[in-house]
Amino acid sequence: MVRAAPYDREIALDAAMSLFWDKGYHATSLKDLEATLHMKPGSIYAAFCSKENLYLLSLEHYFETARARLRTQLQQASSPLAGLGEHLRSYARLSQGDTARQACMLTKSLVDTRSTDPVIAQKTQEYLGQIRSDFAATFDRAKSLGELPADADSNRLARRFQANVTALRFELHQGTPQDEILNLAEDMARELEQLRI
Amino acid sequence: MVRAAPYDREIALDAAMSLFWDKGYHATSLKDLEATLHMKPGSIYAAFCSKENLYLLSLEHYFETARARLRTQLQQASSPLAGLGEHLRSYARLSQGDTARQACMLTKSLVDTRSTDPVIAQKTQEYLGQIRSDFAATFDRAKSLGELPADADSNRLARRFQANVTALRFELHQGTPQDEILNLAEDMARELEQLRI
DNA sequence: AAAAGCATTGAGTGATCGCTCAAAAACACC
DNA sequence: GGTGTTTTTGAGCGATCACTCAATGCTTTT
Repeated sequence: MVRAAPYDREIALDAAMSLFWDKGYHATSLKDLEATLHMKPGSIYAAFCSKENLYLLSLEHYFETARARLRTQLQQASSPLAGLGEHLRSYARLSQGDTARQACMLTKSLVDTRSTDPVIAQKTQEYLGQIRSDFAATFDRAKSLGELPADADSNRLARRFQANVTALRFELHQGTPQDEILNLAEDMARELEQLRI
Repeated sequence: MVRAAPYDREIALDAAMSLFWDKGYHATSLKDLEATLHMKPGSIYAAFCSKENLYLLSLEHYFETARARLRTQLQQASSPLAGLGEHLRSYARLSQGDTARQACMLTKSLVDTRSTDPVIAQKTQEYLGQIRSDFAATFDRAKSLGELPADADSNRLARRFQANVTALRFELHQGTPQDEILNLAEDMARELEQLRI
């Protein structure tokens, strides 16, 4: 083909994301990527420049997908707080299959690269911050709709909420039994709903 | 010396723990360990058999230390719930120095090795479970002292509490500003204290 | 069908990985 | 000081790391 179909690139990026998400940056080798992407080293470097760059692209792909999913969930909910509660419970309903890919990739990424790869670490923090500001905006909407007291601190609530999501997804990653996950999500969601006026 | 002083071994193990905690299992090389432990490869292998084994020993050392610290904290508190609250707040007071070593090493370890090193992953989960059962025992004591309702679910509370600790320490790892950390710890501690009869 | 223009190939690069072992050094006992 | 035992040493092992590039397709244009 004279020009790589963007379609193929998206497929490859999605596969790379899955692999990196599963194994982490350091534990993923070029050999692994060759096998997963069905590409020879030369092609990989022609398309993505370096392992680090491919990781950054995978991370961006993850972020865009995750944020889109979140926004859809929030839009379809009957209210801002209901949407956030549903977001929590939706994690608890995940199949217990590929546990290693059920923790947030951003969380895993930061843990993996915090003291070895500043470029990746910084981008990761940026994405985490953007998601948190989506949460904060949702709490703001809840306030303006009268679902929360007018003096509620949206940023503080967003930080707390994100912490809960992180922890819940870490439990999924750990392989905690489903009934305990459901309890945990329920505790978190109830805490959230008790903020309601 | 005819027999290595156990003292030296403890020093080395502590240094290895710090390094692994900071960089993670995969990103730490033998070269790094040689420099940190001030030992040549031969000596390292004579003393610790393999990188994996050294990591397992470091992890055990971390676990023992962390559990001892926790138990002391709980014993010195005026009540079980007060002890758990103090435990949360003590993390928030940590200096914001070496952020990469402020997430729980067990958390980082599981993320790092979940899908690449089953032996390490399993040990890690075992340690996390033991700490959780310490939490559960503390909630049990709170019940028998009348600090909690008799029908409170200690295991469920322990799971929830551990999730909070994990999330709080991940925020520290992220480098979240101290005032936001203090707010987060306060939210968690207050939630805990609202369980009181 | 020939030529031109790209994308793909995979053997091979030097560097680094975890790890070994024969030799040297440091000790204890006499 | 000599002898035997134990520990430390570090050059170097094969394997694998991330990565390169001359050669080889394949497609389009002429």
